[in-house]
Amino acid sequence: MGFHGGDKGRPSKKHKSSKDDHSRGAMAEDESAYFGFEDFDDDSNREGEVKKRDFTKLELKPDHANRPLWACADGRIFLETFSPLYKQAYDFLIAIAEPVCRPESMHEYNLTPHSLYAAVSVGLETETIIAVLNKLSKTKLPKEMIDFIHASTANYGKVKLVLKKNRYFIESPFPEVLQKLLKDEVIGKARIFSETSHGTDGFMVGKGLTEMGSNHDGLLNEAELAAAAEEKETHAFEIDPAQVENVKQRCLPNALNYPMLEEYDFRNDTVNPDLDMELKPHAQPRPYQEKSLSKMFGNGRARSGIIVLPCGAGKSLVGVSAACRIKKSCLCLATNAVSVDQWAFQFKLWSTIKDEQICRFTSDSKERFRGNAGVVVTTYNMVAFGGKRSEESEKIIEEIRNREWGLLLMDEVHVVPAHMFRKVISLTKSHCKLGLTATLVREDERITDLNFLIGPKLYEANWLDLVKGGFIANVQCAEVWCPMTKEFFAEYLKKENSKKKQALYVMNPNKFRACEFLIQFHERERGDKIIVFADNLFALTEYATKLRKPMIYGATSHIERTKILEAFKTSKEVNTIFLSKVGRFVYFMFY
DNA sequence: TATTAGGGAA
DNA sequence: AGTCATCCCTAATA
Repeated sequence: MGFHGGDKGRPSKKHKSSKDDHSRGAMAEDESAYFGFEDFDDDSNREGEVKKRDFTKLELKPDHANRPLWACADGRIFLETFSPLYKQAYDFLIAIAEPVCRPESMHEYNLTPHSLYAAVSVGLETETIIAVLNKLSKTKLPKEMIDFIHASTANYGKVKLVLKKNRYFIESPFPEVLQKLLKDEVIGKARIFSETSHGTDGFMVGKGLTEMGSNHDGLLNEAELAAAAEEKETHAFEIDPAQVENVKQRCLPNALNYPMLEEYDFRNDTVNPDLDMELKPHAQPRPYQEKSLSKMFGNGRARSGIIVLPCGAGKSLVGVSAACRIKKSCLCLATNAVSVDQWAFQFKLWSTIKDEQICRFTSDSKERFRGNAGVVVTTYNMVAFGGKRSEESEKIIEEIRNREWGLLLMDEVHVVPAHMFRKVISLTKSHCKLGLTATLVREDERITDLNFLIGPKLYEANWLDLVKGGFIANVQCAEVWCPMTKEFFAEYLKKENSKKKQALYVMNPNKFRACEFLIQFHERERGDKIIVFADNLFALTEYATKLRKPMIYGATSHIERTKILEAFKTSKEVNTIFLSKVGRFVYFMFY
């Protein structure tokens, strides 16, 4: 019965050589530790690392006390959270670097190729990144860091994939880059020659939109504004919609290295019908929700990407707000039926959408929507399902596949298998994809897949800041180690018991007594409500029955669940419940 | 019409 | 490899 909480950041394992696709993701992140020196052999690598951890050469600026950052040659950045510049510095760092660890006084961040890609994709330019870093840093920026930023961002943000009037265009301010891309066989073949306006090099020429979000103050936003100040001429060519996935692939860092930004120019989309839907007046986004949205809509178009907010911070308001700004049909995907109900409820709660314009589509709730635009809430499973379908589903799924969705809203993006995304994304046509999640730490460590399948991380809130701001509850985490009893430990050590090990340690009598004590203490001394989680069913059943407490696990029926939860919420008699993994899906009951 | 059980899938 | 939880479907009840 463990509890993993807090903001631990990513595991920092270092795989040296792995061939399969999975660990490429892990590699990409680990690269940051080597700071782009991955080709060195082990020895020189270690040397390099030692050299970069030698900070004696860092030059302190005379007014260093007023600046909040330490920027190290190995790509690590430390932020003093007690600085008066903390807020601005945080906003900036979260845009350009990966948070590694964020305890109270000092944060650690890492510059990675990917974090810089994300930075560029929300509108920051290379020189701005360097200038602002330099402004905030106590020391002169190490040359290695400047070089790394240049190298990582050189190609990023130069090419965009834009869907206009249902046609896909590859767009860039640099015609020579487009020429380069077209030399690639896949991209060259994917090109569609259109009869309309040609420039000298056969590209279509237009003006790029550079409208910025409004409510801005502080450092980052100065930077953002500077970055977007000039309006650029853009060049473009059209590609075959069926080849979009392949073209995107060719542009990734492991191939041509011109990763494409995906943006939806929804205001100029006259082909897809508008959906009449506004936020209700009582829907007041909090500052961090507003901030996530400004990252998404910062240049007047809708960017695809991922927004990270802790549980209970109000992800759904962000999702509904995004849908309300785009005002086109929206396909909302959740992991299970309960969540589908929740989302439908949230849409009705926060927006002015009419009942007949929103429908749920699950195994036992198949609502059909009338009219030409609407919101459909369904499960990943439903869309990706490969087996035999009921007649009713067949029809609805056909509609979903044929429609052009303005927004693909993907909930709990971190728990859905990567291949599931591939399936969903290739089966549905959407102009913009927004992924919502509470954490980017995935069990399969395939987070980089998400980055390229959905888009870069647009915003990540700091859990502790939200606690301080009173937006989410404070949490204390304590670990209680329970020594095994002699008898159990003796059995535990026996070779022939290797398969019973888990059973032995979860049933350790000392642990049971500790659990019993904690429950009693919190019930009697403090009058708390208590949830006990266990991921071992045998232990869960055993503990719950022995302590005479209700429990909920997979086999507990829907009715039974609500009954128990209702009692837990309202009755003075029921103060403790035992939950298996299902607990993850019932937390919403407590709001 | 609502609920439940059981099978297959991922 | 094994555990746990979910989804969808169908069929059988009440």
